[in-house]
Amino acid sequence: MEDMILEIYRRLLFEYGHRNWWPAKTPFEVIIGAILTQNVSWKNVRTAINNLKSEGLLDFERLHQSEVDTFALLIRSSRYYNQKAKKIKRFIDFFYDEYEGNFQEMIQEETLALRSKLLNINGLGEETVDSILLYACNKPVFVVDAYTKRIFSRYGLITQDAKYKEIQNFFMRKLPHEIGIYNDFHAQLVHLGNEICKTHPNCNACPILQINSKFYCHYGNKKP
DNA sequence: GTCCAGGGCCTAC
DNA sequence: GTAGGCCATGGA
Repeated sequence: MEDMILEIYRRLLFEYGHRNWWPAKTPFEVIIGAILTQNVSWKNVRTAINNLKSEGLLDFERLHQSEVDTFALLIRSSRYYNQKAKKIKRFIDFFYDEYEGNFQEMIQEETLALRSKLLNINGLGEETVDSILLYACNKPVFVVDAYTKRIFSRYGLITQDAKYKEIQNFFMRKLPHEIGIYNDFHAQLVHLGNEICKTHPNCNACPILQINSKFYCHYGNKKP
């Protein structure tokens, strides 16, 4: 099948419906979540976000006024919390230095220029920055994460040692350049990798496996 | 008790 | 340019 990638997305969409991502109420919450979720499960992140929320700190200005040490303990559940507190602080400082705390001003930047500025912040790598660009700033970039690599390398559609940029370019070449698809495809992959496959021992139900019989389940290494 | 989850940086070769 | 260590919680 020529356009396997797009077909895989269609199947996921048909099976699970639009995922309505990211799990957050405001762009600021997306940004904090994107940093907190580095190498940790979302359950741990949710606890940390709830702690920030109950202290009224899920807010640009309030967090800008806070000391790192005061909110580091609130995000303890997110693992590496001292480092993550500093990363959040660095982002906020950048946000106020560069845009005077005006979110609209930030998202008016051209995508690649903004991407490069965000990558320049110590502690924000490609996945975190692209998540912010796509889910907080509504920019057309495809987010690559551990699920994307695991799922598609096990299906043999990318190599295991492929770099972030290679994978991202691969998907962006194969897919229409639409924010809606980038947004929902990534959400579908997280849903599949994180929830469906763990509770779904019957691989025959996986929408991706229905496409090509040479595929096997990406959850674990064994063929069904 | 062990394993591992929606990374990224720093250092050493 | 890259392998390996470091960061350091909570649920299964």
